[in-house]
Amino acid sequence: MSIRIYNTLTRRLEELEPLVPGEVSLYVCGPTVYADAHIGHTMGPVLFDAVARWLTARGYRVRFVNNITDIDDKIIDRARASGESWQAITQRYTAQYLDLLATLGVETITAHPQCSNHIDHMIPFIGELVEHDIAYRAEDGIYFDVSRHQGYGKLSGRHLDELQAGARIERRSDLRNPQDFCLWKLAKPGEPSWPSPWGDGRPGWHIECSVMSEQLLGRAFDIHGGGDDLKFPHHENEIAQSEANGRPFARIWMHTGLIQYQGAKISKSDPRMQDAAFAAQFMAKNAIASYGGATLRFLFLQGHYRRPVDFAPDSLRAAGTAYRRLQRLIGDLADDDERLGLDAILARPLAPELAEHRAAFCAAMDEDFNTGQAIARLFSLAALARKSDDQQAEQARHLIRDLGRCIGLFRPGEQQQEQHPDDHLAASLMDLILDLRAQARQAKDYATADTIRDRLKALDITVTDGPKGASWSRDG
RNA sequence: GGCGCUGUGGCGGAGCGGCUACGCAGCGGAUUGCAAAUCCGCGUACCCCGGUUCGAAUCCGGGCGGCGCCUCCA
Repeated sequence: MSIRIYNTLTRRLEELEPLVPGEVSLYVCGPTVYADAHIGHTMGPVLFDAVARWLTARGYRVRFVNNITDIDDKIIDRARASGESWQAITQRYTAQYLDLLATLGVETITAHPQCSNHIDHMIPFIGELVEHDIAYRAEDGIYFDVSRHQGYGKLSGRHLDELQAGARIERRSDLRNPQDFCLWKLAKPGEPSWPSPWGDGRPGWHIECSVMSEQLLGRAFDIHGGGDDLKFPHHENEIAQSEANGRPFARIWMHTGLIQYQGAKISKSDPRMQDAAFAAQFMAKNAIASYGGATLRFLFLQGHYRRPVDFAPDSLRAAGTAYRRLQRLIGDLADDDERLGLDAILARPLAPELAEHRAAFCAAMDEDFNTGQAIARLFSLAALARKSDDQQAEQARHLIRDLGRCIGLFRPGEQQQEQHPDDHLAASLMDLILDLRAQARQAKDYATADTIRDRLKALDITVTDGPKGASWSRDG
């Protein structure tokens, strides 16, 4: 068994050979916390959570770092506009972000370092660069001289001369190269700042990832991940800083596809985002409220992590329907919080057709984490479970649950969480309503029973009559 | 303009040299007080044009289209 990963840096599938046998170190860029998180912020963590879960299932110990950028011009602007302190803003949105990840079942992240806690590691890092004349003082801060790093552009396939030819970059007489980037930004009056040998100021955007990854994972680590839009300049600059400073840095780079809407990416600067109602549909909290965290997670995992995901209501609904069918099939097996390693799952003796799907699921995951193909096998197992005899059906149901859990599906309690969104009043009222309906049915007053069901349906609540009485669920 | 990705059935979305992907929707049937849920059955798709091959959605060349990055972004 070996795991192959598409390395953006080499543009090839490469076998995962961790620096430390049996351990995988993973760093994934997280959000800048100054506003409500959008679904794109949550997709990366979900995707990499599935990666981490799979590696864990495969027996690796995974260290997974996901940073929080809590110092940034936009945060400062926001604080100034609202009158709040920047800390109040970042604390609020950091808490929201972590809460969203929990709702989406992201459980594998081992550290969420915050930029503001690592300034004292950044200063010596920048100091080293200055010492070697790789970084220099410009008018408003310390800048990295990109010409001092030979491989600059290797990740994004760019050459400095081409970049220079582009007219997009503002020319500044105090910079050595137009694409030099800021490592330390000197503070203007009233801005939050930290002392440094070059004057009070704050770190530039890129430096935190180079420094915090080193702090938490070491100078060399296995995988660096992030959204495709970070490839340039963010990741390119991270590489430049770290390598120019004698760090080997990341071996494998993984980039995730981006959220799209009607075939195109929605950028922060998209004019439509000015419309509050338009922007609201991309807020993670709203998407979760409408469709549920598990459905959102399932949607992300149905495709391949490198491909963009079109965020359309129809896709969400289809994903919700499909996922609920699997949940129903598994039924109360999902209540059990049993989490098996792959060895245990593979050791279980099975009928050949079940074993074939099990093997295909694993092969799909081993080959660049093809969750979409893996999930297809779950549906094939579901079909078998429905037509097999009791014993084999039971095996298939267990297998669906256990394999699914290797990528974060079928988490214990997730159905309750979604069906009764921590509203005890709603749950009690539903009990009351269903009791009355059961009485009506007992009295063969089907007209009343149907009216109750139809009116609940209009509220997106589905009532299901079963042998043990009626149950209800909220439709995505 | 540069770099990269991509074009699959109504929709979403894998596959990337030969075998039903899969899901959603739809249609027919079974079951059901009616529904829901569940079950059974049904679609033979790969942008265009050349080429390679016994065989191509899958490889190569050309064309046309879409998307991303090159400014903020996960």
